[in-house]
Amino acid sequence: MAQTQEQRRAETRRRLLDAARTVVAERGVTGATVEAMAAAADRTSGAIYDHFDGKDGLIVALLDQWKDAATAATLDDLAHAQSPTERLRSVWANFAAPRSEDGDQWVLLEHELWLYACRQSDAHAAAAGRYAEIRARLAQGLGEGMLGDGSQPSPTDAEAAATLMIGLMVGLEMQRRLEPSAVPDRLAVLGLRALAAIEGLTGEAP
Amino acid sequence: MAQTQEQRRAETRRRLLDAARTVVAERGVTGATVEAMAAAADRTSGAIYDHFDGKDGLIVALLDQWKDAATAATLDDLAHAQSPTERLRSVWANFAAPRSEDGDQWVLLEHELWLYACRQSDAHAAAAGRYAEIRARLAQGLGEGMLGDGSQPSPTDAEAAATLMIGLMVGLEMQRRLEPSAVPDRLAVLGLRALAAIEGLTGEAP
DNA sequence: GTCTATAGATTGATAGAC
DNA sequence: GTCTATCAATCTATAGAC
Repeated sequence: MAQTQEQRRAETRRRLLDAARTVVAERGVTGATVEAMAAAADRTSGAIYDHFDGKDGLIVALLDQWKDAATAATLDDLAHAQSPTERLRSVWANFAAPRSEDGDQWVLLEHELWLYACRQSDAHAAAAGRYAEIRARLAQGLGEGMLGDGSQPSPTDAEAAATLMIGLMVGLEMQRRLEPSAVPDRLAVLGLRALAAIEGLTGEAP
Repeated sequence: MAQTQEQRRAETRRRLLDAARTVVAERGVTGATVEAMAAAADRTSGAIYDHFDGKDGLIVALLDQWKDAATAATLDDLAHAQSPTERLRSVWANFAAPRSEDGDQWVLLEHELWLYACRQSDAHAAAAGRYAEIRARLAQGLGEGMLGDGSQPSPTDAEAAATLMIGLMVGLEMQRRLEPSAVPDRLAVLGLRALAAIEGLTGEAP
């Protein structure tokens, strides 16, 4: 079955993004050469200039994709869980290993793109948006009482608690990468539970 | 006042490390060229090869320095604080901005070196050691009841709580870099307090 | 112990064939 | 729309002057 030009173009774009994800995770943004990324996609460097107008364009596209992926992944199979603790376990599992194909490389990609966004002002918004997105999703779950102890926090409290939970997950993943035994899944879930249950986050100073 | 050869050598080494810290934070490990780092230290590339046997040697030395610095910085002015909350505020302040001269660049350096350590097996131990060191320090504070609500957690519980607290601080710093208003100091301290007060971390599963 | 000069290898990007 | 060929710039690392 022959492909149309449009299909082939779409496939090349997809392949380039997939390849870039892998190569950047392996060698870092600066270390990932145009040629290496093209080769990993079974294309040559010219394709990257045609589709993304060069290396920076490809990285920015990767960053956008990474931002959009956050939306889908955060609370995916949350509906299937029963208890709040069960749901927190699911949140952590989704965050700690969103997809098995990437193995443990996604963490490296996360930090590579974060660093890139910190330095490139035109990429800043996408990265900030990613975290804001996850935060909003998590806050929604907290607001509905799905993740906490049943009480209904105010919207601002839910946002604040979500910020803490995301922070905890990111930081635990970093430590786990260097020393897996230091961060068992159970510890992460207990930490999340404690943060989800905090009250008076946005009240007056203690 | 003339310097001895030894003094001059020591100064060059210090200058190279300082310069490397700045340049790596700015451009990343891969993006930091030997020449740029030498120039920032008012030396030329030859000095780096003499002192550190090349770029990788300099990065590893930087990583060791970074590891050792953790020991000193974590609980520095902790003794001066009064209440546990006051002490947590101090821990967060120390972690969030260990020294003002570095400005906000130290966070970038932290993640650059973490990524480097994840990829280079010979640097892995130093990075893991850094976090283990901070963890132990924090756990000690928790064990002595300085940071919690006064109760004395078991040593394993204290270690576990310290892991959570470090994770939270690292993850909050990442979010704050992209969106400062999302992570006020007060929120961080409240999160730390909640984690410091967790009980039964190493008991049986819930 | 540090510098200049330079070798040798790679890089991002472009031009033109197909 | 993708590939081959290639340029100019840049990088690490070395050799030798001082």
